[in-house]
Amino acid sequence: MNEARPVTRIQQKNRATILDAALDVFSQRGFGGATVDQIAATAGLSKPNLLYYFPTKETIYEALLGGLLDTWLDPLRAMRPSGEPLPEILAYVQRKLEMSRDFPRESRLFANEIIQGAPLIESELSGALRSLVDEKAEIINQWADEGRIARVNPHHLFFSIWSLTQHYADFDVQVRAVLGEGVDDPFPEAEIYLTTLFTRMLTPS
Amino acid sequence: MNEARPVTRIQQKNRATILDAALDVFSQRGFGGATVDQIAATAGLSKPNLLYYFPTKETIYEALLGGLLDTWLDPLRAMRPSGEPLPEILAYVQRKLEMSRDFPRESRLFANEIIQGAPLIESELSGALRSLVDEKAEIINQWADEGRIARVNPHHLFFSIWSLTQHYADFDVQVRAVLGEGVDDPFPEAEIYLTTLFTRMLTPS
DNA sequence: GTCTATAGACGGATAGAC
DNA sequence: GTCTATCCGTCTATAGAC
Repeated sequence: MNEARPVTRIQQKNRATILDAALDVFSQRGFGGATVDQIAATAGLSKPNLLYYFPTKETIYEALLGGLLDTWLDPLRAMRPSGEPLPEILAYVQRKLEMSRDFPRESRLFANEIIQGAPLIESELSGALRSLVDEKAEIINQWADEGRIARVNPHHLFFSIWSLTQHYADFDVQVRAVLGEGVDDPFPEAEIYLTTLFTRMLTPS
Repeated sequence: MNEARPVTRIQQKNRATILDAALDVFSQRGFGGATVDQIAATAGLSKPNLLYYFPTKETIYEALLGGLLDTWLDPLRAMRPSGEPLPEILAYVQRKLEMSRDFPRESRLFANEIIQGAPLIESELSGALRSLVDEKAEIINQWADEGRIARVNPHHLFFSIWSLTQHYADFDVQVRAVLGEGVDDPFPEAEIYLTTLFTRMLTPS
């Protein structure tokens, strides 16, 4: 019964512009602190026009968050039991750090959602996330069994990787304030530090 | 000219109740996402009565944040050059972890403020915080010079301590979701993991 | 000190012209 | 598809009775 409603180029472009603007605003003020007006202004659209593309403020937020966890976990999925243990883990750390450098707004959006109790994604956290982490934790334990890395609590190992890498996106302001004017890009230093940290943590004694 | 206006017991109690309620709300929703109504309801007061004690929403927020950074840094101030290097640092890690366990709301309030660009405390970050960290970084470098700990980037060492310990407060929901029902208190595990991590990072090779 | 009532601004969302 | 105008609910904050 429905006519074909092809998504025009202008529609796609506007939706993308809106989502980018919304990422700006939501990642900095959280869901409740953001206003549709701010998003519309950032996107260069009128408020009613924005609401023509996304019927409600919540729709925009959900569109951003949906799939973000998935993207966020891609580097972890890439960790293979067949590889060399330490390089596999260090590569994971590095990819996560690159994501913090290249997608800091996504990281902050996620942080905001978790800090506020993850009302929208808690089921995914205890579902898909937990399964994936349990699976990869098994690999860590296996490697420890084989004596190829030091034995560590695998879940807390992952917590520490997430925490340390995302810190450089989420707490960017503080990092730059503490390092001062002399350092205009903290990431090279961070990469060296984190590589050292996890190498010392995981090298068998 | 002014009469003495003694702060009555009931005033003190109400102010404390309000600040506690505000900490609940602000730490979970951020400044913009919080409403005075929610704070008043949590405190068990009417909105106008709450505004009798604090004239504006901002006043409450500032009262909470003011001094929080100071309290947060007390454990770092306690780090003494005269002590044994590794135990001094591990004691700092432990105190920070205890603060995350005992004052998670304060940690989240702080995290919210930083993520949102630290509009209220950026000057303190690049002032008092930076000075203190620079001073303590010198101690770390000194210890490394003397061969008593491994050489590490001292600023990033502090970043990693903050990041790892505060993670257990700020990302509590995620930590619990990943660990599952079997673990009802992540902190004992966290303490063991972090002690191991920093011991391996800092023990001279 | 605490309340009810309400002012006045701003929020999300809609109507309807073009 | 995009706009102006506007509805209506909620927000911060105040007035004024008790």
